Amino acid sequence: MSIITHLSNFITISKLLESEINAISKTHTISKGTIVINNNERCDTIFFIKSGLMRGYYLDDGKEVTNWFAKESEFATCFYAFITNKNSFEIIETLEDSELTQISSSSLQNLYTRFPETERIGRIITENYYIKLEERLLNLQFKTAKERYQSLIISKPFLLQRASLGHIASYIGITQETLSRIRAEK
Amino acid sequence: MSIITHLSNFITISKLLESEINAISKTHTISKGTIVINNNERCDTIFFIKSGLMRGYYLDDGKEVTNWFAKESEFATCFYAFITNKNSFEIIETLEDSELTQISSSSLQNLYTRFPETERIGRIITENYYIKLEERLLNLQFKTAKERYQSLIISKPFLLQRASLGHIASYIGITQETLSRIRAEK
DNA sequence: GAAAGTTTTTGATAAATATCAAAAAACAAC
DNA sequence: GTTGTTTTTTGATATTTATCAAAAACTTTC
Repeated sequence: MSIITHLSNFITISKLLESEINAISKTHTISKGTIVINNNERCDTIFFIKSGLMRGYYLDDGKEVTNWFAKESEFATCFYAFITNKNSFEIIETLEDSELTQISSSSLQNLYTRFPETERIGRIITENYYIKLEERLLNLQFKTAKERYQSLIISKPFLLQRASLGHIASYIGITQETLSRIRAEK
Repeated sequence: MSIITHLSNFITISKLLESEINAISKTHTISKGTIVINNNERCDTIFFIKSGLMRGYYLDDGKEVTNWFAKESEFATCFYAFITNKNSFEIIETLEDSELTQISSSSLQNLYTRFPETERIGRIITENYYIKLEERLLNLQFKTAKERYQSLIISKPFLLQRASLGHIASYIGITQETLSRIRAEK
């Protein structure tokens, strides 16, 4: 799905706004396993995933901890860095061949100012991401390894086919050995 | 701090907007221990805390799990319910005598439409809350009980004086016995 | 300031999960 | 299709944290 089609879910996109968005965005095809943002690097780009799958992870004592997955029709960036203008604490990579539409932070700020109706899109999208993050946090706070996994199956079933066991395990805050044993039960 | 002063941090508030915000908000003094939103109740109000301390918690197997604390100059509501128009999964209470400025969801939606510049405030505030939530999640994902507590001391030191051990323990996802033992070390 | 209620601490034990190591399986590249 | 690489599984053990129970320390109320 194109970014214009996606944004049309939130407000009516005028022809003028559409051409402006097309002018400030670029779409690239990126092959699986490419790191698009590295740790401690400036992260002033937001990616709209036209097709494909990505993840953000960080290193904790040398071990990769997956912080998020994003699939087609979702946005991906180090939100922390993008919003605060600090360096990325995450490494962002494609897990499948992907088509990514990218917009720079400065272009987006310009867009907000020149097309104030886009502020609403920004607000609503941020609200939706907030809700999802909160749901995820509730699943970490006092749940057992098994409950976390069952909850993931419901909220992100596509990951079972598309992400590796190790990536999934660290996403739900458990080791891959534990997840393997959970899967082996019955 | 009044809500007008607080919002001035994000955009310039015109006299007209100021009087509009004052017209749609009401400020009440609420005594400590009052439940302002109950579990499974409609939550179409957002509270700006002029002074005081609040928390949101839910019941898991009969046990209270604190989901958030909010102090003076912060907003409090069941964001999930407020944004999605569903019922609150949280119980929201004052932990100290508090002055609360409240605005209804419908008034806020009106404000967004009639004063489009307020969309920006909504977006930026939501972004900031998102960042804080993400930081919190990172502290739950793979940290030990002790690390979580040390991290809390840095991010919310005021809680040590103002919230009980049990409330703090469930907020960081551990039992109060474990937190008591952590405090006793050294 | 005594009684009742609440919160915090302490102890003993159980349960869940991590860690380390190695084998097995799956996948990729030539 | 054989070789090398990565991912997943399995086993043995250690560690962390929860659970249950009771005592101690604080608070609140009359």
